[in-house]
Amino acid sequence: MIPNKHRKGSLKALAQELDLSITTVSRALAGYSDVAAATQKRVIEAAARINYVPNSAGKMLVTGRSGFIGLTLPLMDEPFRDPFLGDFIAGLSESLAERGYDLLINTVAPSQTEMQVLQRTVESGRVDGIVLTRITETDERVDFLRARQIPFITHGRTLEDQSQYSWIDTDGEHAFSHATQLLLALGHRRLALLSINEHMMFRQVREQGVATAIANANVADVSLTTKHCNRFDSEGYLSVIRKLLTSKKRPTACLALTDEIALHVLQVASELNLSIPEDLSVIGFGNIPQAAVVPPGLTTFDQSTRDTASQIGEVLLNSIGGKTVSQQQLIRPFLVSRGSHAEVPSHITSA
Amino acid sequence: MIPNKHRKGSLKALAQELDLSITTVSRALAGYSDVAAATQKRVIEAAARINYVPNSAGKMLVTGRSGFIGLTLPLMDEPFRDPFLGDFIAGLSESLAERGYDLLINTVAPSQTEMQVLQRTVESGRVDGIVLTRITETDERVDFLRARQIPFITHGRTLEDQSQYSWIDTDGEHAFSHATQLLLALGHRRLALLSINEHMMFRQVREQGVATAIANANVADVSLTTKHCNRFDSEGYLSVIRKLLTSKKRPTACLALTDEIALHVLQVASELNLSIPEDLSVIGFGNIPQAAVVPPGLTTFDQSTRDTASQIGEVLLNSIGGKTVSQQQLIRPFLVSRGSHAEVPSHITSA
DNA sequence: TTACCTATCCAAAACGTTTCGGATGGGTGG
DNA sequence: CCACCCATCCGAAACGTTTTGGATAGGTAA
Repeated sequence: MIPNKHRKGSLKALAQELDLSITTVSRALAGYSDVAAATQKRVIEAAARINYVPNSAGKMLVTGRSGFIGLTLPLMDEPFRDPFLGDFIAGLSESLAERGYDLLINTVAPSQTEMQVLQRTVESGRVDGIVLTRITETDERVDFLRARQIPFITHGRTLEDQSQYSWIDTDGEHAFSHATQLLLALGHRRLALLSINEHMMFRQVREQGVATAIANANVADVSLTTKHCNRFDSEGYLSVIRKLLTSKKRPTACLALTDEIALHVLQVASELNLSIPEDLSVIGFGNIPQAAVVPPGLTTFDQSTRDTASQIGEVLLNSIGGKTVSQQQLIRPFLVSRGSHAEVPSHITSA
Repeated sequence: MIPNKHRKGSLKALAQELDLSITTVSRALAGYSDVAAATQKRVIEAAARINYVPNSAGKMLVTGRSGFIGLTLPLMDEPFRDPFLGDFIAGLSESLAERGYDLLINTVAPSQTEMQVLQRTVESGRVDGIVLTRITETDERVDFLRARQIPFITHGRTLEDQSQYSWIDTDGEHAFSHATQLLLALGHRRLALLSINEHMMFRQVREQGVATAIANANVADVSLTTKHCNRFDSEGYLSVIRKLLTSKKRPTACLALTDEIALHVLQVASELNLSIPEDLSVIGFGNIPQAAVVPPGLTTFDQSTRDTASQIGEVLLNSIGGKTVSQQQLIRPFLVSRGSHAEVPSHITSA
């Protein structure tokens, strides 16, 4: 037994024990054809016995690949929960695992900006690709990554250059168009749309869906009231909704940009003794867990976050694996029809 | 201008441009005292101009530290959502970011076991520490990490050796003891406990809390029915609960090991036209989002996952930073009192 | 002047891996 | 017997960083 002066489990130690060169051991494990079958067997068995795992840094340094995909968590100043974060990470991580990749998550610390974190992550070579979420209409992160030629994919999309990079997005336009058509078909003519005041693409797209549906509908006298509030300010929403629902010509149906907002509508309706869906129809978006249990059940759209994230991982990994064509995908959320929408009350239609 | 034959942004390139050695540049950036103040300034400025970021692999290789903390996601065969995963990751990642660490997440692929993934992660040197969740009563992962002397911390704890490693756990015993006392004080004497059939420590501990409270209470005639079901089988729970609530001597109060189970109770109660809390008190645990909106509001315990995860990160990082004393912490969840519990109905007490 | 000290800098080794470009030796065809 | 080929193996370079152990030059004390 030659005394082992090296880290247990290093290639060098393995080579020493087997009386082979590091090169041969490495190539044997990699399955190259220029090592004898018998030798390969010997090496593989020894590696298994020693529980050899190649050192990450060494491999990374020479190959230039880390086997990591980066995801920067949106910074949340407010104690705001993203109800889909867990699903997103689970789905993403799953699809990465199938191809031997791991997920590297970083949050931006209070002392730094998201761009700094992104740059550090990319420039340090610690990731082979990047997943971007919460895309704004013009997103500097997209420009940065495009310039650096780093493989990346976004969940959501920017306003422009949409064919220049890979993205996967939920078809919010279709969903809201669908919801609007549904409400119109049920006889609703006074609609309200509760939106957000950020420059997010998903807002743009969902509002567009409503507008398109109304424009294409063959009905007259449709009125649409749109309100924009701060997504993280519940009180703001509640007061706006109160005003809306106590106005003389209050809407008979509310479209909410997100389920969270829809819950606020239900809350105010309950305060005001308006019964859902008899007095007011409500449709949300997202299918958060609350939607299923809040009475009378919130009609909404399910965006199957986990599957989407899983696909995001796949597309990104494909783009790393050589073929660098950008790829876009619009995923259509499906309507989850519950109790919060119905025909417009008859006394309203006649009024 | 000397042509730069090296990767843009490498130390070598910087040294070349500044007409200094790699050593000096490295030491200047690291703030060593053996480099002239003027030189240091020059180096730092050049680094900022070039946007120099040290290569992760190079540093890792020589220092032996990666700056990563590993977290292996529980594998979920079933399409089961962990409602707290997002919060946990957000909190953990946040506290890591403050100290310059990133979070490395891996899922176990269908072809491998969790132990294999853990071993590969540890042995490859890609993490400086490990966070373990979903601890079972005797958890081989804990044994493995202890043997390897890898810094780690668990969310939850094993049955034994609790003083031998660091853990942070929710004080489920206290919570369930508290809940039981509360119900007893409200006059309830026929209690039911809906539990799970896995060998998780949190089950053990929470059941213990109920038992202790009953034993210490100065009341006679307390009866406790405990049911164990498969946590991922909703139908199983529903049928057990149906049977329970239609039995002649049905309980007047239900303790549910988790909020998900409590929701099932509420659902069955609604089916059977039992009104909550008049006919039946229900107390859950976890404070999942649904608890706030399901009528009449689920009384439960909030375990502030995000803060807990944040502390987990801190403790782990401290243990990496030299002082290796193990540290344990029990975090007491607080009661969120909503509408699902009340005094025992008078016609029952008299019966 | 000489010996020593200090401030400032640097060459080279080391970390563990992959890979390029041979080296070695036995067998084959002429 | 010679030239060549093939199968098998290996030395050494390279990746980018940190760190050890000096080297150099100028100043200071004797």
